[in-house]
Amino acid sequence: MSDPSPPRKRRTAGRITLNDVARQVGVSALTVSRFFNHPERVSEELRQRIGEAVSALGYVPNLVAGSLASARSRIVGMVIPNISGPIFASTIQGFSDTLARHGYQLLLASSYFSPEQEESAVRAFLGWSPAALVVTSHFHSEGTEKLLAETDIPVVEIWDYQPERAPIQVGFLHYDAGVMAARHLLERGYRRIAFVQNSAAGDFSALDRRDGCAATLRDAGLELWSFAPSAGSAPFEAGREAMERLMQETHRPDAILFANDNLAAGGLLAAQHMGLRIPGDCAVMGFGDYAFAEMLLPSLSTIRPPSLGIGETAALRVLESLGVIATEVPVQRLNRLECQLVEREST
Amino acid sequence: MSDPSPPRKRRTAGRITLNDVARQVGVSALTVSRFFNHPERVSEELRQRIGEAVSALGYVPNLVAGSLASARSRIVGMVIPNISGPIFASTIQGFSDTLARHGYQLLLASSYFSPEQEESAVRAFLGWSPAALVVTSHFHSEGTEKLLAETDIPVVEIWDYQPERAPIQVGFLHYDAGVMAARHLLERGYRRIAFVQNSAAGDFSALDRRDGCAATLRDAGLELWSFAPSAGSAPFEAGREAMERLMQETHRPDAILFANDNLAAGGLLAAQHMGLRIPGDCAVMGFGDYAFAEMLLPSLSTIRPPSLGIGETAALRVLESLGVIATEVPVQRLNRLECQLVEREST
DNA sequence: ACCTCTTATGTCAGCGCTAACATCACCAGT
DNA sequence: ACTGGTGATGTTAGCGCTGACATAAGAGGT
Repeated sequence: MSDPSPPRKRRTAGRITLNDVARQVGVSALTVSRFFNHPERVSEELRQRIGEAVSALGYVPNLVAGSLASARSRIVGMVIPNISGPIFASTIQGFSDTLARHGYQLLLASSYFSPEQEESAVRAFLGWSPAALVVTSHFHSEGTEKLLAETDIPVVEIWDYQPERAPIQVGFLHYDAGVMAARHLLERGYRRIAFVQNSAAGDFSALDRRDGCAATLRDAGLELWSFAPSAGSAPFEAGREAMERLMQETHRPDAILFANDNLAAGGLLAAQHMGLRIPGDCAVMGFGDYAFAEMLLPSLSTIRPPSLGIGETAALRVLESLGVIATEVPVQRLNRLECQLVEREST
Repeated sequence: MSDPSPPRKRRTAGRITLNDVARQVGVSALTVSRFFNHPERVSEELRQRIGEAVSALGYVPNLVAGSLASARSRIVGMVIPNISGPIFASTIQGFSDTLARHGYQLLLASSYFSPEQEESAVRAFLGWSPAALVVTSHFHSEGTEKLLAETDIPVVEIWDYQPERAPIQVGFLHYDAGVMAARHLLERGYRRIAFVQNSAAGDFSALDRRDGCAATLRDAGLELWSFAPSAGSAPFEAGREAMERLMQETHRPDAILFANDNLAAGGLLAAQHMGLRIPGDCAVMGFGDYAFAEMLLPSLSTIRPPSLGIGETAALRVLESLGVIATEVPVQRLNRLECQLVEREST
């Protein structure tokens, strides 16, 4: 024992550490740590000298070590059904940018609507002890629910607005979007209004929109004409088929509300082929305000969901929960955003 | 000193740790650690019992601690100009999904083409000692170059293919896209071909496409007619203007290659207003294969850049560099992907 | 001069995990 | 029995940083 075995091999990869900077300046490591995390607690003079040493040495703080020591990190995890696609991209963008502005990083994963993939992403994210977690409101697996319930970091659910659920909610009501569309069509004088949705796979949110639309018409003493084109054809084809079929009816509609812009685009094309004037012979409206909506001929009236706003609002609520930005306490738990009516030529 | 000061307050937040699991099973912490990282080195029986204890206790490994100890992490950072938008979204998607399949997480930031924002993102990412870093090929700040040069983790540059640059490259040549478009138009018999680009801000890659197109025409004894609509109007408007102006010329072109699909869409609409038949009176071609390209009337022939492929390939090269997946050594440094010709009605 | 209060900086111990090394049990070969 | 090899498991010492606490140095009041 008086013979100390040869010192273990250092594993460090020669990386520059806080201590290197501290030694260079002639202060303790903690002072340098404070330079980064609480600069106001370091005297002006030291701040100056430390700043110089940091850039001279090219020191990059090891956030992993910092997070371990402080049990906090500046990472926020987000699980979203998919990254590309017209729907969620700008939510991610808004979220990421708002976070970045406050020095937080985004850890991102896509679930493709699979509860299992979502759970594994949530589990992995939790391992990073993130500052907060954002999931897309949707059916969660039991495991996910449990993980989210047990953690004590802020959890935000986005996109669907479900006031009965526990965590912070940021979303909108598809029902409202239906109401908004119906009001617009009524205002323009249309009376025989049809709703077209793809009969294929369960787009439940489309049903909410239809209900909102139907209720509004009912209040005006009208009935919504609901139509679902035959098979699981692509949305574009389905829209075309719907337009053709509806226009052959004896009492054909004077306006069609499509469940989304893809369907509406198909409808528009079919109308062109048939030589119909839009909106003269029949008005057309969509939902989503996809990028192409304004490029169609005629340009498509539609409802724009608050995609970007959801991302930004979610980020704000997260930052407020963390105390990074001020808020009139407490953090607003329910955040119901509004869709936006985009009036173009097709109505 | 015989009087040990009262033990410091534990900071631990009652979270379940490796040790808790180990104690429960009656083994050492290291064995549990191996259970997660090298399961093959743990006996069948212990594996069983540890697995049970883990799920009974609801243990979630602390990846932060693991990363600090091993100086490795399963995070990969990606900095990209923007997240939404038609261009990069599917690159991110392909990258993220491929990584996720191997247990790696994506840390994402957008730079909006700003070298400063890029540098700050790279710096922050490096603090997480990520397994690898992906940046979008573009002008980097000096600081970024330095950071990337000094790190010893794999660095991948995507989108532009620049063989002269140091790190792993995954991208395509815009010049090739121009060649591809020109060949297609020649094949279809068009001879008076114009190239339309937005005179506004420097889209340098469009110039490369134009050059590729021009060179191909020259080889066929033809000259490319280059046209830039007046002012910094929106791409859509610019396309419209270009179409109107070009069609008033005496020897008007029989085909127009637009610098991107947005311009082309504007051109298509203008043609409709003018009562021109596309492609009969004039063929139209774009670049990008944005989502709306197939919804236009006529549907738009265009060139599809390998967005998804870039993301996936980048992820594969990263995983190979890390030794996660096998490769015929060494990792392929230059990866030149191909664009795809999408022939539709407009040509 | 003395005490208190505030501000700037330092000491020490650990955050939860894993690399390196050590140990132990067991088997085969001589 | 003795040696050496193999595979499973344990011991130790950090990884680089920050929290709690301690201390020093000055400011201000009496």
